[in-house]
Amino acid sequence: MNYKWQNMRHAEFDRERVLRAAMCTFMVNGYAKTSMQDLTKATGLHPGSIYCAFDNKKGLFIAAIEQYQQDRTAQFRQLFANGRSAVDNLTDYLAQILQECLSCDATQACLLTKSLSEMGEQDEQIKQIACEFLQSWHQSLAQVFDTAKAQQLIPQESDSQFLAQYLVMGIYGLRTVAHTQPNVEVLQPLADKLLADLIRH
Amino acid sequence: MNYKWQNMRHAEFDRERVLRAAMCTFMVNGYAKTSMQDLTKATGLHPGSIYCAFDNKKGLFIAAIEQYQQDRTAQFRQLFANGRSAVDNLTDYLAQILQECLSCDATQACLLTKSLSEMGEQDEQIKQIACEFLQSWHQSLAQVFDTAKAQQLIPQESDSQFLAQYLVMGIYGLRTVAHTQPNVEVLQPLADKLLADLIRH
DNA sequence: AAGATATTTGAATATACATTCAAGTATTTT
DNA sequence: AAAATACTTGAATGTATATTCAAATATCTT
Repeated sequence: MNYKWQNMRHAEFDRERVLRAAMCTFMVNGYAKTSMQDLTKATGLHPGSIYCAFDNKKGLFIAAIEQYQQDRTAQFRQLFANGRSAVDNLTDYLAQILQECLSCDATQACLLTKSLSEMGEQDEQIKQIACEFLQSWHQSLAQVFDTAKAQQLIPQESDSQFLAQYLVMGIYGLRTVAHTQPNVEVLQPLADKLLADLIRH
Repeated sequence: MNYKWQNMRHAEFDRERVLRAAMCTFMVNGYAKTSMQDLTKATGLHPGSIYCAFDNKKGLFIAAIEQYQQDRTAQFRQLFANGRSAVDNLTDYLAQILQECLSCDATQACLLTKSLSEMGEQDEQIKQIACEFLQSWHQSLAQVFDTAKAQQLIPQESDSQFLAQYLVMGIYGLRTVAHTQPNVEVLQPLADKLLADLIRH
């Protein structure tokens, strides 16, 4: 039987810091190309500690994905939880995503779609987790369009679910274009048209 | 010095068949998770033959990507090289992509974007090849919009480059949505709106 | 057909990797 | 402060992997 921490003494490391470090490493290298050595270096944890805290490499990966989702959700809530116009909020949201795309950081890509693309075909568990989180993002966006409807910014007969799905599609696409063309001149007009096509009357 | 074939005797294997087999394997597993054993099984070639013909795993991968690009280009030309309306052709093209998305086949994803996502950050050569091929696809689509303009199907002041880029973005997005929602009910309306937003006057 | 040249084969090699575990260190309990 | 308990450490383990290469086989040349 494996040795396991009993969590009686306080945690010796900052779980969120460790998970964000692992998250970045996975984002840069992908899952398969990230070695345990990369992870011990990035997190500062020794192999034994990682195995105690997260079972194995995949366990750490799943925990990192969950942290990613949590961080993203918090960021989303902060941007949308206010009394402003839903359309203004969407504009800011797209501008924020665009900034990320332009940063040319490896962390610009969405860890969920990246993981889905890399492992979705082989690992059902990862696929389900990623799909669930992406679905909940879609639902959050649908709520924003509901708000826009309530604020009479888009027609009452608009289908919030559909508009949200279209926006999700656009953001996926924008992020992929950013891989080949990380320029404002290319991405800004795309984002502008995307928003215009969403709120057109 | 490595032993190398001298290509004096005729090729003992069908290069295209081998490359397509490798292509599929890479599409299903990704580059890192595809082992040489997977490749020998898929191609029917022995390790030595692969190393003679393609230098190493990465050499085979690049050759497979090039074959993918060639196959896609041929398919594209076949669909668009006719006297029909550019908009009708685009409609058929999107319908064809949608069919691929619905097939739930691992090969539905674009090998170029998938490779860019997996390796672009670490391997400059792969990144350049993928970007170049995706760029040439973008140019081909821009030509289609030029044709549409000449056929007076879209306004004369339309920016073909931009419309093509927007379509590229949409197709990237559509393919990613298909990973989580491979249903006609979801994808068809998205594709329909994408086309409508492109040819709107 | 014999000799020369080229290709095919797959076991052997070396390396990189995920995981384990026993020894070492810290904290808590008595 | 001594004993007991819990965590930390990183070298050791076994496995998987990319690549090589010498022997075996096929084709070509004379």
